Amino acid sequence: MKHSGTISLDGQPQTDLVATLESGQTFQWDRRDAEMFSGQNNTNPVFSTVRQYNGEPVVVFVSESETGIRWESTRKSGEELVQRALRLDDNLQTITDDLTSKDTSGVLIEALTEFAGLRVPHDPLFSTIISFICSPQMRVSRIHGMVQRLAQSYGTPVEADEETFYLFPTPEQLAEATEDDLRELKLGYRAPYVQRTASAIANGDIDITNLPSETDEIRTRLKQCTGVGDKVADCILLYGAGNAGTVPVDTWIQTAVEEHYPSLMGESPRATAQNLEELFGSYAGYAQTYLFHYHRKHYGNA
DNA sequence: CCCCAGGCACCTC
DNA sequence: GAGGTGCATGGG
Repeated sequence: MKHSGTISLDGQPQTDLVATLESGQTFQWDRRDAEMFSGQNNTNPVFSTVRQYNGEPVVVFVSESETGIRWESTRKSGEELVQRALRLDDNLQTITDDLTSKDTSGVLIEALTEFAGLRVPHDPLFSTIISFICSPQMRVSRIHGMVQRLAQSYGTPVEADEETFYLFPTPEQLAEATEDDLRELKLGYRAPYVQRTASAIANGDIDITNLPSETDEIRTRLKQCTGVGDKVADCILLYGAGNAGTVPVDTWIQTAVEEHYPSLMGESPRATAQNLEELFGSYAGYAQTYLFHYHRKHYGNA
C-alpha cells in the first residue's frame, strides 16, 4: 500500500473496530490477517474495504493503534475516506457525555461505559440499501456473506498488492441479476426485493442521488424500494445517509425500551423511534447503536 | 426435530 | 390502517 498514516483521536476513547465493524451496522468491511498490515508490529485486527471515492476506486485497511487509527490505502484520499466512513469528525467523548446526561434509566450509561469506543459507521447509500434489504430475519454474519457474494458476483474487481477486491455493484450492475441468480447466492426470499429495488434505481424510477432534505421525506423515498419498511429505512438513514439522529427500532430495541424506558413505548415501532429521537437528540442514533449492542451481547447469542 | 434470526409484502376486513 | 400469515436459509 502506497499511502499510510495514523489519525489521532485525542481525548476520545480508543476506537473499538471489532464492535464497530462486525456488529451489524455495516457489512462492507472484511477482517483480515493482522500480518497483512505492513510497517509495524500490529496484533490488532485489521479490516479492509474498497469503494468509489471522488470518482475512483480506493482500497483501505484500518487497524486500532494506541494513538488513534492506523490506515493504509492505494490512494492518498484513503485518509479522508476513513475519516468519513468511521465518522471520525464526531467527537465520541462529547457524544458520550451528552447521551449520559440525557439517559433516564441508567442502562444507556452502562452500555456507553462497557462499550466505550464503539462508533457509528457511514457507508455508501446504495450498498446500504441492499444490505439492509437482506437483513430482516437474518443473522449478522449471514448478511455479511450475502453482501460479499453480491460484490464478488456483480461488482467491479480492483487489483491492489496482487490481491483482488470487489467494489459493491452499481445499481446498473446489480440490475443485471435475475431473481434466480440472486437465489443462487442464497438471498432466499429477499432475492426478488433486491432485484426489484436494483432495477427501480437503475432505470430511474427511484432517485437516490438527489434526496430530499427532510428526514421524513427521505424515509418516504427509501420506502419506495421493495423490501424497505420503517425499520430498514431508518437503518439506511443512519448508516447509509449519515443521519445520526435516526433510531431504527428492531426487536432488540423494542425489548430494551419495554424494560428500561416504558414511558417511551409508542403505538408503533416508528412512534417509539420518534420518542427516542426526541429524548436523545441529534446523536440518538449513537444511543440506539449502544443499546442494540449492549442487549445483543448480554441477552442474545452474539 | 424444533426454534429463531436487526421485518416485510401481501392479503383480508 | 389494523391485523394475520408466509417467507429462505443455516446454526443452535
